[in-house]
Amino acid sequence: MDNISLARLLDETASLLEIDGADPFRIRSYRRAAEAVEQQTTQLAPLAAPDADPKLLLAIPGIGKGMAANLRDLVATGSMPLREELLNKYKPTMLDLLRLPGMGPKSVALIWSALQVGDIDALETAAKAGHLNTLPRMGEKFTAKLLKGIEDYRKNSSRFRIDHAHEFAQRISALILEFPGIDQVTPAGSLRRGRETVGDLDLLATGPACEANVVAAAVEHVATLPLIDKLMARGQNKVTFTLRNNLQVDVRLLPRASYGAALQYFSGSKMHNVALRQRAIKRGLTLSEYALLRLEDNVIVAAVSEAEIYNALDLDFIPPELRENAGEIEAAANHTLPELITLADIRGDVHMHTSETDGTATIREMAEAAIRRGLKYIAITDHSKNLAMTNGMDDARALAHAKRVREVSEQLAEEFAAGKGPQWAAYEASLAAKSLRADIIPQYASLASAKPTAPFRIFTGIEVDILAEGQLDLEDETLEQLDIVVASVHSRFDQPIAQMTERILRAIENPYTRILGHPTGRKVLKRDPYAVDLEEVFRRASALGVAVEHNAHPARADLKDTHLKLAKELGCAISVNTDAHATEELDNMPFGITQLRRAWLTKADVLNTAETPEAFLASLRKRP
DNA sequence: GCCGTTTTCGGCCCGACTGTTTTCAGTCG
Repeated sequence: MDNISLARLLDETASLLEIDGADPFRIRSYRRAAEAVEQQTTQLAPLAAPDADPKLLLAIPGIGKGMAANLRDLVATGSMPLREELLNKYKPTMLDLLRLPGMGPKSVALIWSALQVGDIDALETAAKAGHLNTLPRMGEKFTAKLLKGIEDYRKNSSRFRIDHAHEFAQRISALILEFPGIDQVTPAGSLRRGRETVGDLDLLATGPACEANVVAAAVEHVATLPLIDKLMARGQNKVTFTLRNNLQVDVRLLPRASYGAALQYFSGSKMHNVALRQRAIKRGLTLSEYALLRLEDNVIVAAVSEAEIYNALDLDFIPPELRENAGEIEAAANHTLPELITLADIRGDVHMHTSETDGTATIREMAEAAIRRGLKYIAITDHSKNLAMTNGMDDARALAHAKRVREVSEQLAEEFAAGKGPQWAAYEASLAAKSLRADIIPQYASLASAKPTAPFRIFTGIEVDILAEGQLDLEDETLEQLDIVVASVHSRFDQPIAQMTERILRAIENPYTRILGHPTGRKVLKRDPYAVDLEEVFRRASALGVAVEHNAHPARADLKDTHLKLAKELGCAISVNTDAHATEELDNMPFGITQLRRAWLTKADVLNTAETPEAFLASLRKRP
């Protein structure tokens, strides 16, 4: 049983305990244990085997004697006594009911005991028949809201990918900012923490119009935004609505004086906040979304900025991406937080496509787009022949394409030496400060504004396909001619996925493989997205000096933060690339960086932070 | 059920909104 399954079973048990009306603190223990299990980088099943050292499980914060026994039962039998007992009493479908808006454990328990209703279909029938109205606190409005909730649940119960959520956040923010006196809107919640997907959008607005005595007008503005599909709730300084695509948006309007406390609070995670408040109490303080207060006299200790709140709790500032209660608070207390990688550390993007295969832009266009984003080198890695649907190249075409890549690279170098060309143009544009915006995201500004000191370089490359037997689909003599060989798992595998790991291992044994792309083949292996034994793959890649790629594109990223942590632990080099098929896709790099940050990675862990093309090349696996 | 710079028992985070409550319980984040 893998960690995700173990975590899910513990979390479900917590929900069943809630329905059962159990001790809330016991419930919290199960939730915390579930999170802790999910965050582990190595599989726990072997540690929960009968002959394993019991100390190993107990070393995990949140796992004590009782929970360790539960884990052993889960691994041995697939279930555990408490879970079985609860499932005898209740139905597993009752867990679905908890996901409906307005339905919590108490309501689920009540409806079950009064009406023996325990699944969504039966609940809908009961609601339509008006049976719920006989129960306390469940009147007309409750029923109507519930039926709408059931409809939405059936329509769309999934989360939103981070790049889509980001786009909506920007659009809504722009509309909110139109109101005079609102001068800042910041996304909080899981979007700010950089989770792969977000369940809903939290936006914090502040400015003079958000002061308590005048906020009503601003609330009115937000509550009547044109893109609102359904207004869910509206309070003194809070508006909740959904968009037509069912994305729920929470907007809070808060005075500048408490903005830091609010941002901290609404950024979460919940577990991080709970831990932070416990820490506050130990120091005679109390933390809420309004301020950090001294308990004895309610004097404000900190509220304006997050940094000052963390500071007042004797902690270094904790970047949002780390706020998962996974050891970051201890690290902040001991001043051992890593200096996380940033977008500005990235100097190259060594996996991208052109119109020679399935991209949309030319070599030169991709290079110029990279230059505008402040990069110093890229690699053109178009597809090889086995991917016929991408117009993949055979050996001859691959070599001819590489020749053109070298020509463009040399051309750029000549223009650079002559004081003209895109590098100088980008530099000039950056000096004109504001003009940098338009097609470039703000974070790139600092990159492009550095005076270029050396010519931009385009590496030759290929994204080769790993064949069924694990060999690559082009000749070694061809691969030898190319700087960057990315070996990727594509859709060629109709054979049993149990052999995936072996094939990948064989592919990276090829001495010309320098980067392993799509290491899990997640997109391909829909039946079993993480069937690949990543630990084994990382171990071998590390021994061979092959880098593992983290795809920055949110739809193509198959490594999760726990995988990236594992790769680092095993000494595996990591390269983060956009795999861009169009110039705009280079703007996906920030999403990749966010995932690296969530994995506690630093600049030193990532290959394409190398300052120069030469340094990057030297950091790759050596050729025979 | 976990945990310990108020240690092996007695604690365990905070506030707003909703519906239907005439003073608050349940839900949510």
